[in-house]
Amino acid sequence: MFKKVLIAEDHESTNISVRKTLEDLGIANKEFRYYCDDALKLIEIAFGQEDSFDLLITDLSFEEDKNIQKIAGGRELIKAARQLQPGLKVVVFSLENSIPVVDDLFENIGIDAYVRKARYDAVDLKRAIEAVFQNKKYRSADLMQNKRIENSYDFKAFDVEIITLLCNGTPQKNIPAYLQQNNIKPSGLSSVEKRLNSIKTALNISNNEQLIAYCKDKKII
Amino acid sequence: MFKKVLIAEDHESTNISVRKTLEDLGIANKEFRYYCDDALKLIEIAFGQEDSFDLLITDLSFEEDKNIQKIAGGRELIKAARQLQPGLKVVVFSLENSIPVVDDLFENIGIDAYVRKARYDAVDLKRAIEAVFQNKKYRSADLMQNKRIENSYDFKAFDVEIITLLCNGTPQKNIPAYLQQNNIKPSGLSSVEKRLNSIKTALNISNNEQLIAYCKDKKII
DNA sequence: TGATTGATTACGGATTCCCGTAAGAATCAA
DNA sequence: TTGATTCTTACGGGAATCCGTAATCAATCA
Repeated sequence: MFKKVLIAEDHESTNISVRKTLEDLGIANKEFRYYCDDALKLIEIAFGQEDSFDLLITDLSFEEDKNIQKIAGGRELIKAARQLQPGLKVVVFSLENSIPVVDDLFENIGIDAYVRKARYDAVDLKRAIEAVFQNKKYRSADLMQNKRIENSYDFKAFDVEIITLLCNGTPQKNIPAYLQQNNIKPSGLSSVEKRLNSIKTALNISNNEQLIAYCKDKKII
Repeated sequence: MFKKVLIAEDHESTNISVRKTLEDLGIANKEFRYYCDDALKLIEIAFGQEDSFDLLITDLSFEEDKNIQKIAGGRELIKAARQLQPGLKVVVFSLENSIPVVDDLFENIGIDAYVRKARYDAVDLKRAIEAVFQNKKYRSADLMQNKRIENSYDFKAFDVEIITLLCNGTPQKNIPAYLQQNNIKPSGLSSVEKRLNSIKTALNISNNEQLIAYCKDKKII
């Protein structure tokens, strides 16, 4: 089993139970940090002393507080850690349940496992750690399949941009001016209208208000 | 200290660390359930055997899965439990960080403590339990701030009604018809327009999209 | 080069929304 | 009942939107 594990997790209660899970797996040598910067520092120190960690278990989102952090979240933490120590195994343990976000972590960051905080997350985490120790990849069962249920729509950056503008109170007719100022590719009012229309058609949504509600519910904005 | 405590929390990892917190407080007689229905059933059984719980620690949101539940969330669970056993002490332990939501729990449900899942939530929870045991109310420090600081608006049932209709895709001009069908007091289109306008003016909001975003963020709908 | 295709934009009419004004109910007091 | 106040509704002009059509632009390829 892993010899030395670091937990990066801001919630104390979650932190505690992850430690307990590690104990159940017989891992005695473990550290935990509540902030990303602290976690990275520890990784660097251990690496410098040639006593490096061989597993990092980290959350994705860390709440901001008075302690201003250079590293804002788990994704950046993993990137920084891997830059120093490319062989470091990484298990992400987070509430995030968006498939694209998880896909990104596997494809672009090369994480070894993703465990979603959910009903049976402790046993799930245990399984993940065991799988990673055997050089396997792991992801929680309910994030395996493409959740392409029914009418779905793949929101592009442009879509998010214009919807965000609407949410900030920008009138639709003023959006082109903003887009031009920021050198965003299609900037015509017609393009904005067309895009909004195709989104609404794809999702069977009838007005802008319903669209905003949908995006808020799905955490798209 | 409390003699018998029930934990209603769907996340296994959180559940584990709440149990550990109770152990630290010297509470040996504790039960835990992952579903609201199971939790209520246990409360009923214990009450029937005259061995009732004297503290309930519960989450607010429970994820839906194959196990269809009659009781969907913590708020309903507390209401049902209190109906049976009015003296039951209740500590809510949740991610929710919206002040109005927490205010509602204290004012309309009469919970005894609210602990937000955050960085130092384990010690926070411990403090809350100790406070409640001394018949005090408790809420996490970062949720203390006075309710009506900024420009705020007191949403009435009517406001929520029409905003909800918009979110369901109802065109504004069709809202009067719906209101008449349901015998809701002002039903004229002008009244709807005026009301939306006064809300937006009060909150310094410029269009319906921004209003929906605001209401979603504040959990008004 | 010239042609084709697709994306972007411009335009215009129909609809809806916004908002001020005034007319119409309802409530209450004198 | 009368008058006053408030709430509700009706109306209308101007603005914004929706949406289809057509023109323009960009890129690729024969």
